[in-house]
Amino acid sequence: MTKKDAILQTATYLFSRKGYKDTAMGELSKMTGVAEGTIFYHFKSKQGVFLAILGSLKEGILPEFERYRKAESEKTGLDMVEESLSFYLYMAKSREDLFAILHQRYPYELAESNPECRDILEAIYNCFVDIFESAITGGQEDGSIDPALTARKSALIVFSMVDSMVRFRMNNLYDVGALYKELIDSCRRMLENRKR
Amino acid sequence: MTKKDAILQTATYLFSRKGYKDTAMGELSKMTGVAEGTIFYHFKSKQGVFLAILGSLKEGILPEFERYRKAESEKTGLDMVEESLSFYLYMAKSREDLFAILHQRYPYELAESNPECRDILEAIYNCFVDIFESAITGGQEDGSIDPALTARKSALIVFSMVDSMVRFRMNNLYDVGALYKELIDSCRRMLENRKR
DNA sequence: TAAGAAACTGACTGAGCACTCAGTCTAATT
DNA sequence: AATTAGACTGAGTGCTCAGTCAGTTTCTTA
Repeated sequence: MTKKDAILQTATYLFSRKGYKDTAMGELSKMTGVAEGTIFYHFKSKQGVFLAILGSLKEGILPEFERYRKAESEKTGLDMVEESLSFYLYMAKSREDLFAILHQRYPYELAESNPECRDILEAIYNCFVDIFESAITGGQEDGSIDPALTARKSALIVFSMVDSMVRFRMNNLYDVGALYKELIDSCRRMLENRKR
Repeated sequence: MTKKDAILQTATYLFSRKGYKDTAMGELSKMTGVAEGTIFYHFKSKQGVFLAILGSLKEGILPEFERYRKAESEKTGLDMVEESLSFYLYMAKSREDLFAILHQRYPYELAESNPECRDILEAIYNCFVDIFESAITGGQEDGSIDPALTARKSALIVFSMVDSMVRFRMNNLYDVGALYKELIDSCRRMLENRKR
C-alpha cells in the first residue's frame, strides 16, 4: 500500500472514531507511521484529507447500494422494503466508519461553504433513499403497496426511521436490536395496500 | 441578570450554534462582556459550563413537556399523536438551542464518562418519548390505536421519525416542511386500529 | 465605617495545534 | 556515473486555547 493510502486509511479510522476536530495531524502521522510533512505533501490541508476520505467512502459505498437496488427479486415490493431496511442496517454496521462520519456535525458545516462536499453528501443520501424508493415503486406496481402514496416522500419517511436507529445505536441511546421487529412492522402498516 | 446567568446565556447561544469544540472561552468572555477569569470563577472548567447549560436547558424544557403531556383533551389518542408531533416540531424550533446541542457529538461523548451528563440526557429523551407514549396508551384505551402494539416501542418509532426530521432540518438535508403531511399520515397508518 | 467576604479582572502560562520548509533519500533516465 | 524529479522527513513556527493567579473592586454585615 502506498503511504498516501495508508494515511487515508488511518484518517478514516480516526475521524470516524474521534471526530474531525479531535483528531490531530500529529496523531494521524504517528499512527500511520509517516512523517507529518508527508501528509501535507499528499494533501493540501486537514480539510483536504477529510474530503479525500469522504470521496473515497462515497466511491466505495455507492456501487454497493446501486448493485443492491438493481438486483432482481421474486419478492413483493413490500417485502423488498423490509429487506432494504435490513440491508441498510447491515451496511451501517459493516461500514460503520462512513456512517459515523455522516452523523457528525463537521461534514454539514463544511458543505455550507464547499460545493464538492455538498455534492458528495447529496449523492450518498440520494443513494440511500433510492433503495427504499425503488422498493416502494415496485410495490405500487405489484399491488402490495398503496398506490396513493408518493414513493419518494414515503421513502424519505422510511429512511428517517433507520437513520435515527443508526443514530441511537451510535450514541448509545437505545437498544436498537430490541426495536427491529417494531421498525419492520411499522413500515409495513404504513405502506401496505389495504384496498386489495 | 447576574454575570453568571449572562455567561450561561451566551454559552448556550455559542455552543448550540458553533458546537462545543469550536467555541473558545475567550470568545465567550468577550461576547458576554465579562473577563475570562470570571467564567472560571463561576465554573470550574469549560466542561462545567457545558454541564450547567445542559442542566438548565433540561430544567427549562421538562416541565413544558410534562405540562403538555398531562393536559386533558377531548381528542382521540390517534389525534393526540398527531398533535404531539406538531408540539415536538414546534418545540424543536422554539428551543432550537437545546435541540442543536442534542444533535451534536459532544454530549454523548461526555455521557460515556460523566454520569451526571448521562442522567440529564436520559431524562430529556424519556420526556420526549413519554408524550408519544401517553398519546398511544390513551389511543389504545379509547380504541383509536391498535391495542396489539407495545406503546413504548411504538412511541420510540414515532420519536425516531421526528428526531430525524429535526436532524434533516438542522443539517439542511431535506425540506422538512414538505414532508410534514406524509409524516402525520405515516404515523396514523402505522398506529390506527383497523379492527373497529 | 471598618473589615472581611465574595465577585471580578486580564495579563500570563504552557500545552497543543495545523502547517512549513530546507534538506535528504530513492529510483528512474541519460 | 551523473542528473533530476518525485517522495519523504521532522524540527521549527506562529498561533490559539483552557485554565491560573495575584491583585482590585464591590457587597455585606457588624
